[in-house]
Formats: sequence, C-alpha cells, structure tokens
Amino acid sequence: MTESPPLTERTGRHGPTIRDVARIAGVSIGTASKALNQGGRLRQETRDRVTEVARQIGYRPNDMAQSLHRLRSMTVGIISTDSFGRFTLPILQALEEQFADRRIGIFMCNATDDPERERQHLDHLLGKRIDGLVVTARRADRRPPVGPLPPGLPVVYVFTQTDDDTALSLIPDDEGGARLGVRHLVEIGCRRIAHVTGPLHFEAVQLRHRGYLAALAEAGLVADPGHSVSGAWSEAWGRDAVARLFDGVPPAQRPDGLFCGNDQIARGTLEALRERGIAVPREVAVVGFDNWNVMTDAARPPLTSVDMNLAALGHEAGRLLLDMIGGETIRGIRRLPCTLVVRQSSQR
Amino acid sequence: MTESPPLTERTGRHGPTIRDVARIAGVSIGTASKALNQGGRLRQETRDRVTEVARQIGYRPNDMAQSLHRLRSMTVGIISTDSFGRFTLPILQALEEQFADRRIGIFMCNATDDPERERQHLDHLLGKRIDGLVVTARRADRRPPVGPLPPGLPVVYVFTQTDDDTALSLIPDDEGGARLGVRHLVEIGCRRIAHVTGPLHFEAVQLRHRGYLAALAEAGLVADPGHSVSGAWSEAWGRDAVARLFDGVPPAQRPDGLFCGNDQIARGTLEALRERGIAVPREVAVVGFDNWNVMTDAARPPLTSVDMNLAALGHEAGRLLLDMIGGETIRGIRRLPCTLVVRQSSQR
DNA sequence: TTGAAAGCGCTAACAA
DNA sequence: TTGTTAGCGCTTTCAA
Repeated sequence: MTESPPLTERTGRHGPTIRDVARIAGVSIGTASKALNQGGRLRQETRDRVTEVARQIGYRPNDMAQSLHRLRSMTVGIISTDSFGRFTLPILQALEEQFADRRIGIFMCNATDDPERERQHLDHLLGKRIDGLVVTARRADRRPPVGPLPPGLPVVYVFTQTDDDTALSLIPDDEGGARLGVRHLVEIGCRRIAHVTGPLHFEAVQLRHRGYLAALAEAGLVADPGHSVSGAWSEAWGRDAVARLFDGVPPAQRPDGLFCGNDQIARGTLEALRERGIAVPREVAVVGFDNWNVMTDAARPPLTSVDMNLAALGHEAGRLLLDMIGGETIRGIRRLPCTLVVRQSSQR
Repeated sequence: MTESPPLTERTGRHGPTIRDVARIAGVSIGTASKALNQGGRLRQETRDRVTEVARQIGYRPNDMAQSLHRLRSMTVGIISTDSFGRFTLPILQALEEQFADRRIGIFMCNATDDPERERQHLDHLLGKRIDGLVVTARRADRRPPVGPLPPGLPVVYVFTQTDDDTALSLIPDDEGGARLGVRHLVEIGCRRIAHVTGPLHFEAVQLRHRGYLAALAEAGLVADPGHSVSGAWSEAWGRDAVARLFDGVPPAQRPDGLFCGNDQIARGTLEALRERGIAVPREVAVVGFDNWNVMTDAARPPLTSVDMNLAALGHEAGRLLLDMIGGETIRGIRRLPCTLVVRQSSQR
C-alpha cells in the first residue's frame, strides 16, 4: 500500500481544496467531485473514502468557484433607500429566512436617499453577479426605478412602488386595512367615527381615508368632514387631535370611535382621553395602525391595531423573486391583506 | 483596417466579459486587463481604446472571478443570534456604511437563538469564503464562541461577549454610562436617587448598579437599599415602581431623582409621577437609558437619557475588523463610552 | 508595448 | 468505475 500524504498538507490558502481531498483519498479530482456531489456512477467504497477524507480535513466547497462555473452566484442583493427601519425589518427577516433555506446569501445595502450612493451600491452588487434584487424604501412616495440593470435581472420592490409598470411591487393593502379597522368600530356600536391620520401627502394616508369612507358608507353612516383630521405621525398630534375633537364640542358631536393613522397617534389619543376622564372603550373606542407592540402593549388600555403583516409581505417577496430567478416573468402591483388585532381599546 | 466584431456579441451569460472587451478592442486579454486595471506599461492610445470599449458595452468585472484569483472574497458575514432589532440595527448600519466604502459586501444572517441554524449559516458563510465575521447577539448573557472556524478568520463580537478570551468583543461601558446619568442627577441637586432597573440576571443591570453606587459614593451620598428596585424592561414596571417608591412613603424618604434601566421604564415612571401630580423635574428628576427617541421625545416631559453610541460601536467594530483582515491580531474586551443627552426631565 | 499561458477551485463532458 | 481535460472570468508572469 502506498503511503498517503499527511492530512495537514494543503494547497489552497483558504483551507483544503478538492484537490487535497482527491490527493489524500488517492483518487482523481473528477472522481472526488463526483463522490462529493452524489452524482454519477461510483463504487460505494470509493465514495465513502472520499467523503470521509473530506470530513476529516474539513473540506468545504468554494462557493465562488462553483458559482463561476454555474454562472449563478447564489446570492441576492437587498437595497434600501430608507435605512433599514421598523417597517423594513420584519420584511428583511422573512426574506433572510427564506433565502437561507435555499442557501442563497443576502447582500445588504443601505443608500439613505442618496442616488449617487445607490448607484455605487448597485454597481457593487452587479459586480458580485447577484441573481436577483430586492428594493425597499420609505413609503412616502413612489420611487424612481432602480437602475440601469442588466436585462433579465429579477427585481422586486417591497413596501414601495415605482413608476415602471413592467416591475413587480408588493405593498400592504392600506385601503382594505382601514376598512377592517373602521368596520370593527362600526360592529361594536360606534356611530360617529373620526379619522385621525398622518400627513396628507402620504399615499397611504389617502388610501386609508378611502377605506374609512367606504366602511362608513357600507354601514349607512355619513362621514362628518370635521371628523377627518390630519397631522404628524406622533403621539403629540394624537393628543392635540383629541383636544380638537372633544374640547368645547357639544357631546352629540363628539366622536365615539377613533380610527388612527398609526399606533403612536393612537396612543396619544388614549392618553389625552384618559386625562379627560373619558372612558375607553366604553365612551370612545380606539383603533391604531401598524400593530407595533411597543406601543400597543404599553398603551392604557392596550391598543387594538391593524397589522400590515410585513413578515408575510417579505415572505411573498422572497417566493416571487425565487420564481423569477427560476425564469418566470412576474409584474404588476400586488397589495397584500392586513389583519386586525383586537385589544381592550375596542373591546366592549 | 480590419472590421471589428459587433458590440452586441457576447460570450458570458452574465454580461460582457473581459474577453469581449479584448476582442472588440482588438487586443489580447492580458492587455485589456492591464488597461482596465491602470497598471503596467501601455500605450495611452491602447488604454483609451480599451476603456472606451469597456464603457460602451457596459463591461463590469466579475467579482467572483477576481476573488477566486486573489483569494479574497471582499465580503464579510454578519450573524446575529438575536434577530436584528432596535439595538443591533444602528450597529449594522455603521458597519454597512464603512464596508461599502471599501467595496466589501456584507452577508446578513439571522439565527434566532437556534444553534443548529447558526451552524448552517456559518457553514454557508464559510463556503462563501468571507474575509471576516461579525457576531451580534442579544445582550442578556455571554454567548458561547461561534465556531468551529478556520484558523485565522478574523472575528469580532459586537454588543455581546464570549468566554473565549482570545476573541475581540466590543460593548458599551454600562458602568460608565450609569455613572454619567447619576452624576448628572447629583449635579442638579438630587440627594435621594433611586435606581429603577431591569431584571437582575442581566449583566448590564449589575454593571449599571455598580456605576450608580460609585456615583453616589463619589458625591458622599449613601445609597438607600430600598431605593434600588428591579423589575421588567417595561413601562408598566416603571409605573409600578413609582407606586412602590412614593405611595404611602413619608415625603422625607421619597426619592428626588430616578435613574432608570431603560427609556421604557423611565417613561412609565414619568407617567405615574404625572398622574400623582408630582412635578418633573422640579420635585423629581428622571434619567433613562438607551436614548431611544421614540420614547424620549414622546415622554412628558421629554426624557434625559444615556446614549450607548451604538453607531460608534459599529464603526469601531468595522475599523478593527478591517485591521484584522489586514493582518493585525486584536483581542480582548473593549468597552466604549456612553454619553448623556439632557432633556427637560432633568433640566432644572 | 503587447501576447501567450498558467492558475485560482470547481464541474461536467468525454475518454479510458 | 475512474481519469483527463476544457472552461467559468480574471490577473499576472514571462516571453516575444
């Protein structure tokens, strides 16, 4: 029997290569490759010997070399014009989980509203030959299409949309979410429901207002124009809104339900109502938006809120991107449903 | 003059390769490479012709091929045992920014407290031949060293530490942060300062308590054992703590300053004090920890808080990891200083 | 100044 | 059943 080379002797600087495995196992590189990739016809004994050697010397295939050969990098890029924040995070996590299961790596990039930086990031990602791209952004406005991109690179916009109508965008169904929240208020008996919302220039604010109006109409209620008030996305605005809707207003005109633009506004309203001795949910019921548990759980009473199901959004984005990488063509704007999480602020 | 091949004809599936550039420019691959990499001696005219062709056909070097040759992937991995949350996010952003400047890609992995998943992620990252690794975690306890890793792979633990004392860990200086907060209370005239903190099993809680005691001792004040109270990291606990420290307690024994374990607890105390008609900051001053602006700004009055400077932590982690990739050996536990952000809750 | 060729680590087609 | 080799796209050394 020939003496086998010592286990420690290596060629690659990055750890053992398949050449080391082959040499030590006493087979050719081709055979080693076949053995490690479960393919082809090979004597079981050879296969076992090779895999055992690989295990012993801690061989790990070099993805870069594999990718170079396969013309697939097994990576995707995710680029955010907003920094990754409260909203994009659950999306990111869902994506990460899904891609990790398929052994696809994720390159994170953050270009906080700087087009030049975005271009650099994109350039960098394209250099890495990503197989797909996820674009996330702050939601205020539609963003310009990312690019220029090599033709055929799958892209999905999540939690943002773009004017390019050949692109795929996934966003929450704001209108439907609002309808859910307001319907719920109607169902528990509210008849004068106010909409305390964020800045009007947000498209989401407009859509939710549509949902609010639709739910009222469904129930045969007329919307009091004075009951739609817009301000900042803050608790302070929520408190101010209550002052505006309640102080010095004849009881018959006061709202008996508040549908709020986000959980911070809602929490502000709860505090202000509490200070005025107005009972929640008995006299006024309150519903928020976002279902941010930092807010919903600390509020007194705990806050009912509309959940945008961001994890589901991320999950769906991952699924669709994988389909596109697989060759499918998918485009259009998809709005995913929200759900309502009922807590004490609306539990009668 | 020979007819040059059409600009559109490509060899690579991923876009034009250097071979295409060379062919179209009518030079050899070696020459093209030299021209594009600014190196070697080359006629200016040739260099220009090559770069112009590259620009025209949108040539972008393939990082995987470069890396394969250079034995450097120009990527780092970041793995979190906690999901990326409020604390790890600023760290992540600082890291991302720094690496992006050096054209180093970041692979994100999230293994929520699942060792098996962590192992998979690690395997995946090592397959990608990352040049370095950042480990982040929830902060409760020291985590076991990540591994096994190939010898020589630079690793930095951020916002967590491990028992392996050959490793490098970066964490905020909790004790120093607490000292800052309590000193500030002393300086504005507080004499009976309470510590309203989180669960005792957190190492950070213990360290901050040391800082609290040290600051009192410095000022010649004696700590009332009844003024150190521990509970959950929640607003509800902050409210309860006020009940415990104030209700039915003789005025002379009530605290005139509260140093809180985080901003949520602090906000809870502010609400409870407000409800009792106790003036903040006049009768009682309050300092929080984390400087989470969602809390500090919505609190009434706005909350003074200790900032852990997480962005600086991330920045330093990036810097050190780059040094390690460059060949330096760095180890030990480094605690980075906190700073105090004063707002109305302690402004007399 | 430019071209040719080896090699980074791997896979797959083909030969033995 | 196993070995040989071309080639993925790039850099770099050496030769012309």
